[in-house]
Amino acid sequence: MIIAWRRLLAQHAAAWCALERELSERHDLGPSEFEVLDRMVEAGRDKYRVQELADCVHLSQSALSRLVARLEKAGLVSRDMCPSDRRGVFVCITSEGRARHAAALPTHRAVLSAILPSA
Amino acid sequence: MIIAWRRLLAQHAAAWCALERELSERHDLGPSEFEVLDRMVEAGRDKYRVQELADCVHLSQSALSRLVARLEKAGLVSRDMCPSDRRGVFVCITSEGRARHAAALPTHRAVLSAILPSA
DNA sequence: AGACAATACATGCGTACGCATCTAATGCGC
DNA sequence: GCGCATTAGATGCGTACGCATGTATTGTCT
Repeated sequence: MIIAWRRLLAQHAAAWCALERELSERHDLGPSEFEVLDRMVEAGRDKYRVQELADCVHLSQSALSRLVARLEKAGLVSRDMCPSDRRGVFVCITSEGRARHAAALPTHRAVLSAILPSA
Repeated sequence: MIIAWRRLLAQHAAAWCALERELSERHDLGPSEFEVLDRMVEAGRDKYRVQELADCVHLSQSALSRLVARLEKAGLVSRDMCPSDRRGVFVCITSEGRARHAAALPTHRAVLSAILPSA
């Protein structure tokens, strides 16, 4: 059981570090940034609440708030007013965000398939 | 394959956060601190080089240097001169370190078995 | 309507990280 | 022995994190 945990730690560390290196060097994206874009593209929807994204990338609400701020500064998402609830924010992926994601996707998948046990 | 990666991320996040909460609240230890002590106790040896520990907990050399400094300040390990190579340091677990590890071990294992798939 | 808890997100603060660099000691070629 | 690359570990610096809190808005209870 500890064996399984250590294997999980090792796989996580190896894959995460490799993703960090490759994605950041080749596409100027961190693994979490990519993961957020990936989720948004995958789901097809175009509006997300901050907390919703936080859940699926396993980060705190505050971390997601800043992550979205970084993505916005990079022009990959926009933060739009939510008319029905003015406390909230809609996070929308931009076309530039889609393009960056599309460019990074092969790198992401390649790193994973190279490092994770293919079984 | 992405499925496997996401499951790995989810398990890692859940277990890591739970360990962080339980170990820190009940034993004043972080997951990495515990992992270092665990490795030292497990191997039976009493002298370790910093880099050696860095490898097995998947942290950078600088992170391990600081981690060892924290453990030393807490009295759980000692940094001893290495007579044959005066650049190096031997990291040695103290009896207090062994005691703290022994106290925390059940918590650590319990958290893991509660969260990781028992399969 | 008015007061008060609850929600959605932003932000101050402290901490741990990695990278690059520094210092000290070692080994290696000549 | 003398210089120079190499190695072990420490440290400055910038970044991202979580927790606690702040701010604005919404819902609820009376």
